[in-house]
Amino acid sequence: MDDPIRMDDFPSWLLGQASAHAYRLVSERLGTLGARGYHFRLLVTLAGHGPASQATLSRITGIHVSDIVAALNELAEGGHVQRTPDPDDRRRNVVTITPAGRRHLSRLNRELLRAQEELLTPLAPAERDQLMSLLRKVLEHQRDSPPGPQARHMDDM
Amino acid sequence: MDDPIRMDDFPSWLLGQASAHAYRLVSERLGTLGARGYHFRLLVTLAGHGPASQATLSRITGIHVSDIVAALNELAEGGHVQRTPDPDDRRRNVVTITPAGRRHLSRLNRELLRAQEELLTPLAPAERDQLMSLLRKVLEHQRDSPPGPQARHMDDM
DNA sequence: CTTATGTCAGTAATACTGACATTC
DNA sequence: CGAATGTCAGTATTACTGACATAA
Repeated sequence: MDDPIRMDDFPSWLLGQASAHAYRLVSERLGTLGARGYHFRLLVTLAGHGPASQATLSRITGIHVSDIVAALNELAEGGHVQRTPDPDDRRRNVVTITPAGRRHLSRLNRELLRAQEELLTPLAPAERDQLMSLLRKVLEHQRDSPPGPQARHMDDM
Repeated sequence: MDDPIRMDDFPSWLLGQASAHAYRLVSERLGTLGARGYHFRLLVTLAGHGPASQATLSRITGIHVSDIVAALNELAEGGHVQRTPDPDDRRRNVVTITPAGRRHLSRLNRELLRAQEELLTPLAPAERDQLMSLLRKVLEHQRDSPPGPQARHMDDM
């Protein structure tokens, strides 16, 4: 008579399911504009921080240097960033967001805000604040322990 | 003067970060016992539902048939499940959880409960209930729209 | 013939590892 | 020399696709 175990009783499972749901909404929206998460994060960083080397971008975003290269290749192809050699340190590229990149970022942001709306439809404004605050609490505690490798998956259980 | 965009303001981003954190905690624990998420989900299903064919397991868990095969291979190697041909339908395997499988499930469950505790440390009991209830609300709404393909990633943004 | 089942090989996406040449 | 930077090739993990043989 062991009471049966239910996945829905595990907070980590609910988090994983909700996160997967959010991911679907978000990546659909980004996909319609030919973008993915890395693109948005890099554009946000470049717009907020200003021109930066690829190593700096990696440190700020937490995205692996190796993946920065690939994502910037794609952004540069679309004319959304520009890579120019740094005259002061010839190892470095100075990466700059272009005007087209800012417009792209603005469009992506608009799509993402719609995805958030869709995600939080069932929650009242006060509940949305509650959820954000609870998630932030959980994440603050995390920063104490060593972050370790990042996960690449969401069905947390 | 565009107010800078911050990732932390996106609920989907917070969800993704929290989910990634939960995943790390959970998969560390499962890893110490040589298991991963699919193993736990399959064992839970077999213990709760009773013996089942692989196709049935796939339908219940949502895990792809193809991945069911691989996960069951691993579970069978450890002696945690048994595959026997179904005499009534010779296409089917009847998959049964073994006594050793039940003990394994029990150990995994214990580890996972510890991981939940670790995850929710910063939250008071009432807050934990709030979080679960908010996540369930978000997920209920999801069941209305077509689930679509599952995500394989967590940095939701 | 059509469908369901189980199996296998291979792919997409994300995160990561290791190696390398260049420059500091 | 050692360390940082950018690049590339390759790997692990999860989720999925397509093909196939067998049996209903």
